[in-house]
Amino acid sequence: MGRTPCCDKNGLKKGPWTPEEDLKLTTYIHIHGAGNWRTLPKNAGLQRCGKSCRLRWTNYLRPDIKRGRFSFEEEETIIQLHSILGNKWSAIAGRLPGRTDNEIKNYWNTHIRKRLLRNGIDPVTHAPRLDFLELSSILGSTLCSQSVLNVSNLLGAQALLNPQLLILANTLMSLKQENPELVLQYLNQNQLCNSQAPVQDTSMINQTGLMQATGQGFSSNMTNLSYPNSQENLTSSTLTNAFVGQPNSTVPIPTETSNLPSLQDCNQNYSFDSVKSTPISSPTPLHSSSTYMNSCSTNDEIESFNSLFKFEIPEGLDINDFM
DNA sequence: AAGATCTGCAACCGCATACCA
DNA sequence: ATGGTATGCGGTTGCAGATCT
Repeated sequence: MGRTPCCDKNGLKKGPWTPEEDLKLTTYIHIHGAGNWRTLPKNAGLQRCGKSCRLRWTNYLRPDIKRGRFSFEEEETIIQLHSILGNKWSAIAGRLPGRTDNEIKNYWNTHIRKRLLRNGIDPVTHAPRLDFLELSSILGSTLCSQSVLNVSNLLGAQALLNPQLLILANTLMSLKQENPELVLQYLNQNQLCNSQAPVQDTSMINQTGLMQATGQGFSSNMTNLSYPNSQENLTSSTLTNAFVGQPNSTVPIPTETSNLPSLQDCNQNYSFDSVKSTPISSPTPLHSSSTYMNSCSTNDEIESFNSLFKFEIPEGLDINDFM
């Protein structure tokens, strides 16, 4: 019953392949073709197990293998596909002609993964590694101390991820430095302070409140996040534009509050029903391509950031193809 | 110059699934 | 239907070369 054993591992060679072994294997496969790895080593005169031969052929000797540095486009594709497929290296390799799963896996672990980590992105979930508190403290250092901001007025019960609100937070932070009075005016107009105590000092804007308004769900499930009005799917690219913007991540500073979006607009332009109940700790789905960040320390990182985020899921890419 | 440490990559290991008798 | 092997895949390891101290 069943098949005979693949190979007797006793006495078989392991470790790096010699040029002679490579030549034997290549010659044999050129004549007889690849396959039947169980008998191949014996027939080719190799003291290797079939598994080792298959690996050597598929990862190194195959003539259609493209060797050398990964191109920018290939790198983009890998990141893109990894955000969809996760560590399905063979599936990713299937979309990168001439590259092996092993090569892609190695490149991911040695290059891409490290860069994502350096840039504050979780390479597993493709979401920012910053949690609420960290992000809050970052904003807090900019926006200050007292708890005066009325969070419920900001978003009510739907205080979740909202690109416009992130932009607004960024804008307010920038604006606060440029024109504090304008910020006061805006906050009071939008009733973002306790009615009993209108904001009189921008140093009293509470970072946690603003974070809850702008950043809640930052690392949460973003599946099905869409623009309900335009029916446009929220791609990583649109997120990039929303969150990262230009390399310096600055938002044009308005000269009057009418140039700022109203919070009601921010609240109404996005649908969060699909994500609002998702806990922060829940795993991000593999097909979430949402990677974004709003600060960079060096030009190098800024550059890599831009390159990382400015991609579009190809139109022809169907998730069902990978399932 | 030499030793220590880091980095990149080829190869191996073990598991899951497909396949066969 | 079942038991066993072949194959494919992802994670891990080990080594050689590069870089740092």
